Amino acid sequence: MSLQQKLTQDFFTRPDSVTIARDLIGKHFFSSFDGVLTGGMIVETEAYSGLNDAACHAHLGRRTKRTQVMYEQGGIAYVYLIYGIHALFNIVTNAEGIADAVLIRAIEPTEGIEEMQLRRGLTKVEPRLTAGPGLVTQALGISTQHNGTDVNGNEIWFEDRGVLVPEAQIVAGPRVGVAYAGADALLPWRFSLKGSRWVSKANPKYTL
DNA sequence: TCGCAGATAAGCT
DNA sequence: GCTTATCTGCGAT
Repeated sequence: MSLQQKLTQDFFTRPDSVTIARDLIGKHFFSSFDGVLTGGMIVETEAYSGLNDAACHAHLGRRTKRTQVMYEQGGIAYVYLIYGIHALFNIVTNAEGIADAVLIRAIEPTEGIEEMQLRRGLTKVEPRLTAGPGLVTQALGISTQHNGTDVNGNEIWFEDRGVLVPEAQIVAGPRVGVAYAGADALLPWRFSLKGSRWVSKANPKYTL
């Protein structure tokens, strides 16, 4: 039982989104809609911070309808659309009023693989199933309508299944697609599980 | 199977 | 228009 510990809000209200992003590697991420459970182990994340991070949508207290939910207390889903096509899932962190978040970029599928294949339109189990932030949301059936969802609820949640990831197994590097952020784009705030085939293969053109 | 490169993608503001 | 990506095919392994 203690092997399937659901992560509670205090995990996400901690002040350092970079630490949380690293801690999430090896944790599990699930969704359940209409009784269909889908998800897997997190192998890639990125940290964003509202205060000192030009790559963040809510940099320097920018407050728009889109970024509003980032200012909520940790433990809330921030889902937004990128390139008009892909929904990306972030988990809001830190205290209310501080716009920090962690982006879930890739997972290793463990539950509901057939359903995820169906949603992705794939017949084989391959990295294209969940290796990429827009792919994870599609496989788990998450869309922008889930923006603001509480991850302590029973639709979207995280679990600690007792997987211990040694520090040496975690790779830190620059984030993807944030070249516009200048020097902040170089911050090693992207974390991934070393050697996992489920880590996204981002186009180097966007990794800077 | 994996990595690269170029082409392509569409809803929100 | 803009955008914190994905798809597809190709060649190397």
